[in-house]
Amino acid sequence: MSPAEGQPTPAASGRHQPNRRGEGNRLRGAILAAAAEVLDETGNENAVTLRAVARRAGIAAPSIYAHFDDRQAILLALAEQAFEDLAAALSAAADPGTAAEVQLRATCAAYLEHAARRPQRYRVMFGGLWSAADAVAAGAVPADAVTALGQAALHVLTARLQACVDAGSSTSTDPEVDAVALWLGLHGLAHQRAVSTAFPWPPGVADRVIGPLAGLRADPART
Amino acid sequence: MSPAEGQPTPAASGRHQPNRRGEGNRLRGAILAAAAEVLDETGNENAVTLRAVARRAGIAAPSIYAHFDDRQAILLALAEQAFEDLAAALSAAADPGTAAEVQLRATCAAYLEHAARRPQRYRVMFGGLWSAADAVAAGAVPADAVTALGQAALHVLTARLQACVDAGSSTSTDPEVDAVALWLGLHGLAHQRAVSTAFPWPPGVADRVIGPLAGLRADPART
DNA sequence: TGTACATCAGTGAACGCGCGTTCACTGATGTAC
DNA sequence: TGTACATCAGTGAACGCGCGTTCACTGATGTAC
Repeated sequence: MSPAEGQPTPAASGRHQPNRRGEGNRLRGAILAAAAEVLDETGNENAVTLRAVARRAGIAAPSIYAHFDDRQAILLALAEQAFEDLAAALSAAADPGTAAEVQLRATCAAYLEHAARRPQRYRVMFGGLWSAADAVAAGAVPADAVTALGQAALHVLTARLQACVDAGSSTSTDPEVDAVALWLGLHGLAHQRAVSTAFPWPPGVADRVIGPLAGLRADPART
Repeated sequence: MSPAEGQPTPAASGRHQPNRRGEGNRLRGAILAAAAEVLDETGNENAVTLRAVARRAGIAAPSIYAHFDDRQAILLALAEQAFEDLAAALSAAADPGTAAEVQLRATCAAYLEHAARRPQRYRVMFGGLWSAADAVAAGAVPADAVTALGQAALHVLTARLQACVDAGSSTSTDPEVDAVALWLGLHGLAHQRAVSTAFPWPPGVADRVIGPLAGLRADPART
């Protein structure tokens, strides 16, 4: 690699400092972080190339192969991490001391906030391109694994909705299905906001989605 | 609908048969149709390359430049057409002789069916990649135009929801905003179905999304 | 203690590929005189 | 009427580029004896 070729090489000049023996896995995390940065900045999963990631991480492109089988594996790992982050954010969203409805609303707010904070990553993680037909057909991405990714987040939503039903603050007669419906509404809102920032979103539209789908009787946040 | 009803000229017969004088624009439709085919088959907007489209249309790649400025223009035209198709499908969906609620439900069903019939095109049209940051920044895709694309479809939905309110079959207090909420729910469902076919969709989840968001009192389709 | 060697972490050059795009062109068709 | 010419619709070859991936390698670090 030419160290100073006029390119915006972010890493230190010269050769990459190798990790200590036994710490080679640290580079895996650095690669993933670099890939996330490239994605967030470009908003384009096609820009997440092996070479772009390597440039960002300050390493040589072939070094990636020690940690990922191929390019597809990076995208998949990125999506997996994003789903884990989402599930963790939802789990941590609600204050256990508060009413069930408050907890559910906090969970929904956390979902939307999570997506809004990293719109490009959200778009890709649910965009389906990394799990497109050819990838699944090639066996690179097992279809079941893809489906399983979102289940943890959905379970949090289901549990909080069930709690609302138990507390009598939701009229849902089938929390299992209604949690899916609620999730779909959240997804539609989060995804569309990530895609089309120019759309004149009516204020309070989130409440107009969440309230009805969750079967909440009234909306304390709306006057 | 597609401008060119006939199949694109197959490449088997050798050189592409030129259109007659003054009918050069017919190739534009053929190019668009070819691009749509490539997209539907691969499920990957990256596969819609100038060369792939040209191969499919049975023409030489440079011939495209007579009809489109560049690759981005093809993607944009594809999305525009998809949005027009959607709006047309929604407009034509309802039987004017039926009750407002029946018309609204038919419109929602048409939306979901439209997306289900061409999942890849739906994914791309709302996927946001063709309108990603770099494309808008480069001036190739004006952000306002992108936003405007979906307005026609939304207006159909708004009108039908308003009719339900007028007829007393919807409890919506703000049809303008609730139409957006309903649209977001439809989009979440349609998009997620296009992306993750393996997800075990609960039966009737569509009604669980549509009914509450539209403020419909009961669901005649659910027993 | 020194030293030979295995292992680890990562590199640089090179490959073949498909891509978007430019260029000068070809052949058919219509039109002016 | 014939003929010269303009226009149209589209082509084939070539360009430079970034890409994913392979390959043989380098230098540092740990380990056995």
